[in-house]
Amino acid sequence: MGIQERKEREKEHRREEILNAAQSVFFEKGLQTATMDEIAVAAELSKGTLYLYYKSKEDLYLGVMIRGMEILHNMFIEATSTDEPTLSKIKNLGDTYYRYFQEHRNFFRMFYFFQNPQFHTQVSPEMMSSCQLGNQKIWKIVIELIQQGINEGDIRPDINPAECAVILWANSNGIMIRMDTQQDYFKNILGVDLEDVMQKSGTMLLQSMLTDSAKRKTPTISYAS
Amino acid sequence: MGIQERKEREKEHRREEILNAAQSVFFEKGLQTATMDEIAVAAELSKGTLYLYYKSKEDLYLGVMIRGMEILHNMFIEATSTDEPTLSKIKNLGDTYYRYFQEHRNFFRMFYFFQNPQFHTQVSPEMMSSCQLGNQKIWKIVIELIQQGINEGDIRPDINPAECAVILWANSNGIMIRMDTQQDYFKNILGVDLEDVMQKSGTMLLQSMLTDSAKRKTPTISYAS
DNA sequence: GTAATTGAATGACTTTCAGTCAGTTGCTAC
DNA sequence: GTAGCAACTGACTGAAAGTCATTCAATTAC
Repeated sequence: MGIQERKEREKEHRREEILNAAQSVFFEKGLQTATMDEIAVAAELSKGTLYLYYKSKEDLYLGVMIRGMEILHNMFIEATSTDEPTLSKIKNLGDTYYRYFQEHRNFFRMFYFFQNPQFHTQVSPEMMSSCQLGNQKIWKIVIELIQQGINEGDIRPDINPAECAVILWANSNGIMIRMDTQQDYFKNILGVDLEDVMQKSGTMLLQSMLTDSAKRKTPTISYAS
Repeated sequence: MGIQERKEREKEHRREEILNAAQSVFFEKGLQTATMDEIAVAAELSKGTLYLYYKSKEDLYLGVMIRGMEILHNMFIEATSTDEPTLSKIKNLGDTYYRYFQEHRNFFRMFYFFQNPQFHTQVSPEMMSSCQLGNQKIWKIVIELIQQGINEGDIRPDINPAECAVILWANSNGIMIRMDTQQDYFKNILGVDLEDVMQKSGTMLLQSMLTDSAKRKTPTISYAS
């Protein structure tokens, strides 16, 4: 049925438009301060209609966050679709995540929400599993790339790629969180340039995961003896 | 004036009792779901009275969180008040933070809140600076201990102690966040024991910060070549 | 062409809850 | 005893999430 299909398309289109409105309101005001009435006005719809498309305000919030995940996913795909050596690609992923942090700060901040189980009270199971799926796709890229590094003999075979991914993520994410909220405090009071720190610690961690032969190929960088 | 002082004490006592009530309600329900009416019932006071002692629900929440910071601070003080060598003390700090995560999970989760700038809308400046002060005291312990390690020749002098502290924190905190929410996912789907990962990555990071003479003293541990 | 049916959209309404404030209570001072 | 003051109360207000009976337009049936 052509009409059926058209209606389906229109419905999908409406879902997207609601998400556009929600995105601009959430970015401007944050989850707490944004109201469904404001989003309804921005979407040029009544509030009731929003609830025909999304089960709750938090669902809508996660809907926007999933867009952010997709952007990161695409950036990761792109960063690893070159014909560089695997180790360079791994470094690219780190740089790409940092670029994401800089260029899509609002999305990066939304990831807090998903990490904090305290704020999942009103989330529908469907939206929840969408998020988990998006999350998984991103981990998969990193883990498979590390596995490739192991297969090619650049990364030590005694390393578990998933463990390695977690370590690299924990490090960069933790430092970026501090950058987001306390960059000036660290710079002025403690004399620490967090951007430097991230660079150094990332290199340091990566270095200690390399095989001896791979180490010989790469120049040693400060902090990573 | 004796009466003046007694009243001061009583006021302080009441503040503490309100905090007790708030703590039990927040631990049970979380920030979102807990209501001021519930806290008032738990404190055996009227809701209005709560607002004589704390400016907002979020202030009350941070008041409880500060208790959690004090507990961690005391544990850190204790962990570093031995006559062990400095390197052992640094390891103790790591172990202590992990023990805190296990034994005071509710407080650990509250720290999310403070890290996320999105939820600071209703916080009074006084409570905010209390939090920052508590935070600072904890950093101070770690940073000074690392400085001591440098002075004693065990940690490389080209390392900035604050940078080093950030790296160690970012790593352990990031992994603990995953442990809190996704431990089973990592164990079952990816075959990763996050407790292991934290142990290994902590050791790895620490190793790469040691001077050559200190490395000779310590046995090498897997992952940390 | 017109009536019946469907379902998308509406917005007034309900409920819940943070925060307020006019009024009460009871302690202290004189 | 009583004036004054500080602690306390809880009914009230306003805001905002979420609901639902009703409207309206598009589609289908005849």
